[in-house]
Amino acid sequence: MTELSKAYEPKQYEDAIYKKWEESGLFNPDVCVEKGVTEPKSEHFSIVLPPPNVTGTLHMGHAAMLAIEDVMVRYHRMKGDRTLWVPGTDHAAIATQAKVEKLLIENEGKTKYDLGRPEFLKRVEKFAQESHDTIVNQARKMGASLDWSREAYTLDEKRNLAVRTVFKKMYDDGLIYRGHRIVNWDPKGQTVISDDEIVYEERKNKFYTFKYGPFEIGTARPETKFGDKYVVMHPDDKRYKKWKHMQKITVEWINAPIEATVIKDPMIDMEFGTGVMTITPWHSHEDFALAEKYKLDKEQIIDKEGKLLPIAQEFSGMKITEAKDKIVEKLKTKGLLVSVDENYINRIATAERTGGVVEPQVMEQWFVNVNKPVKERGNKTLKELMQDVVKNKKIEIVPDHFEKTYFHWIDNLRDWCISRQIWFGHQIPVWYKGEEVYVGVDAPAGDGWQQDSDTLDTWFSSGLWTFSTLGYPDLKAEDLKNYHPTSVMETGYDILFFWVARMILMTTYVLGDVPFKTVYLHGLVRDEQGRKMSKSLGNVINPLDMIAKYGTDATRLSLLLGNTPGNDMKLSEEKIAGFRNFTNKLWNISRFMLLNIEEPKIDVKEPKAKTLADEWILESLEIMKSLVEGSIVKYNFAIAGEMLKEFTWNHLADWYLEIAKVEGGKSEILNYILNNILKLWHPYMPFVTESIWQEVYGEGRSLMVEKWPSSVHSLGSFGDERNVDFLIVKEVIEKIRSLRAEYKIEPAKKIGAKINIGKKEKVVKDNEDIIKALARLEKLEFVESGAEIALDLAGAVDVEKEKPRLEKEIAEIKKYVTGLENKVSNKEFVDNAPKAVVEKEQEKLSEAQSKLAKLQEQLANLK
RNA sequence: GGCCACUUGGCUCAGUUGGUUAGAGCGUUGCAUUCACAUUGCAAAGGUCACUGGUUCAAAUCCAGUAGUGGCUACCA
Repeated sequence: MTELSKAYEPKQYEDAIYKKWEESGLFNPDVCVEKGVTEPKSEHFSIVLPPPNVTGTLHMGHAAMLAIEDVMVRYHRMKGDRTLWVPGTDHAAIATQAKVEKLLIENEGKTKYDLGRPEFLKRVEKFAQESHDTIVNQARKMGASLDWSREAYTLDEKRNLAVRTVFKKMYDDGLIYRGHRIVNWDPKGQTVISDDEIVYEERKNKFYTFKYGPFEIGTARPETKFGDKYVVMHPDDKRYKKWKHMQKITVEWINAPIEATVIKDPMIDMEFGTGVMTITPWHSHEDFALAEKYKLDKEQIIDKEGKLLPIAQEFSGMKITEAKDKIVEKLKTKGLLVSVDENYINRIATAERTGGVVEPQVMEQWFVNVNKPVKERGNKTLKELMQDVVKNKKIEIVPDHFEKTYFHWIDNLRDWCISRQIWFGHQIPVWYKGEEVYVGVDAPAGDGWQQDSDTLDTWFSSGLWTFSTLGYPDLKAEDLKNYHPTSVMETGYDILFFWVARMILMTTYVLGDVPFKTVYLHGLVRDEQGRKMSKSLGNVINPLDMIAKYGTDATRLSLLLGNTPGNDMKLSEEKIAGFRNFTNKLWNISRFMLLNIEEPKIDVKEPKAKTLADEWILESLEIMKSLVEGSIVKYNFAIAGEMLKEFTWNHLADWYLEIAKVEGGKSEILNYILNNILKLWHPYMPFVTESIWQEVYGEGRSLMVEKWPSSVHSLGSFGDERNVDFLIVKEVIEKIRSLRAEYKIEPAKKIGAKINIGKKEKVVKDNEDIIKALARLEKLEFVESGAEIALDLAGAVDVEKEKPRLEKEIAEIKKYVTGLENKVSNKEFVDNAPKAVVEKEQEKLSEAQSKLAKLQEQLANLK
């Protein structure tokens, strides 16, 4: 029999174990069937990994994601399900391109234009490849049991085919259209971005009031005001009653008098400013909407670089930032400036990836129409399809309050602009020749066709992820049939809109099915002060560092326990260190058990209990098993882990193993318990459990594919009488230990004790040896009067110390008894509460009363 | 402005459908080290469950309101 080393050294085992798992092929469900560890007809369980961006390395958030998903996957695999977890990475178009552009400037002082499109793309691909390699290595370090044979990339050929196929389908269905619409232009990134890629920043801004003919108008953006020839007010505003809708007036303005048109529309807030504003349809979403409504002219004022166009005359060519003050100055000189509010705070739209200030522009772009009925899908619009599957519970969101957020987002959803003016990404599958436009999966035949130079929003390809990874567009693909819809989508709540919603949109439309049955949303991993982890704050905890220092299992536990669905969690190195201690504890528990197991065996049935302690531990194990499994299937991974930990550390290590030292002869029970806890812990701590398993049971069988030990009892079928008996033994020991500590008796010193336990005397007598050993007694006497438990001390009890201690205890219990007496004598309580509750209360009262009597007797004896 | 979540001992959090004297870990205090583990064990101190009101025999738990914190969202130019 091999003996385990004194402390667990993760480094000695982890890489080798992972390599073995991977080489065995058992991460692949097909291999599991081939090798007979999974029945071919068993249920399918599938997760598609949210693909990390190839912009760098994995952070703790990714680590948490991998840990949570791996728990589910390993549980289901052991459960016997055909379990598939598909890995992959995301090209993250804008983010990756922006990162490479930044590096190019920093390292070589060059822009992408210096390199040209083909050369620049080579650089991006090289960078993406390196990031990819780092990421998959990190995922392996985390112990993630991903089926690498199915690895995918959002920009590889298969995914590109899926993208082109879906684009064509949507175009044919009239869901994708090209049009001049107002979009979010990022002058810094030189591309259009979607509404979701905007980050709003609150900034202090000057708010001006200008004279505009007979009106006073307010604005924070005088630089856009050149073309303002519409003045808008609320139709019910009495102050402006005399002006009629569409009435024309001539007003003096920045460069010359202009003919302005009065528009009356209820969108105007009468309370704000003067209740009058002018509009700039080309550079404001709201103004654009108004202009569409009344068929107003739209004029471009600002170009794509953020410079003023010739319409600004003397300001033409100036950056809007520098022109602003000059324009105000000019209006002031002309006597048109009324007032300036210096403390106005407004929200500036900035591009998430580049930080550029977004300038709305009217441009010709490609859009997905979210409000057009789709014939093939019962004339439902994409919006309706997205709403329906969540409303009718085909998709369950955990935690469920995110459903509200989801619906709210859909309600406010506008057509989705999918074209981007960046180089890295899926090129739009559209070709032009003169006036002709061709949309197809493949390029059109013949010469002279030019492909659209734009690329697709990265979320277009991510939206297909659950099915593009499983064989689409081949609708007969085995994987698509077997593993779609996927069982669970586990991801961060911060990408509910970006991604989860878009997968639902794409899948309900393309396949007429849901992409997943359950969405489990995790929170963000923050530092110990609750701040986001960021390089600039220097508070980033790197998963690889923690793995090197404390081991993967400890790192995983720190991310799994104390982490509840939808809530952010705080992580500190101390927490990880704490779980390293537990990992080592499990190791040492196994080490001790191994020393007491005659012949380690797998596939053992529950052994017969010989003593009360045996019964107690076996029953505790069963109860724990059924609670743990119940929690896992309900996505309460933290609770399941905590119950396991409680059992392992408190029940097993602190009590049962100590008792085993006294009672002896526990080989079979220990073997059975070890078998069980290694399996139960495996999804949480795959490395240490597999290491122990192979040390103990040999290397022939991998714990990873052992059968999950479900409880043979259903919950609630446990009789608790014997369990309670053991708790009495435990209480006696605890009480004696407590008294010893209070009397400051040396721990090693053996003393005598007297016990007055009434009808439970037999239980205590049967377990006398245990009590003597664990409480360090040389003699235990049973008496019929006096204190419940009293210690024989060498000298007399120190009355001075003992009296106040007893008095305090009596006072406390008196309070408790009084409370119970009031409760039990309360007629309303007795009448209304369930019988069982009333009986329980009465029982508690009589117990407390007898305890009180004993204490009082003890106090009297002292005097 | 709207919506959502959160508020429990010094810190991090449990507390499942209302029913023992509200639990755990870390930290703190005291004691212990040839016996699986000091990456340990034993014992202890520490909480008016944010506040106010309501429902109920019974509220940390349900309802309403208030305050604070965090987040999402919106067309106040």
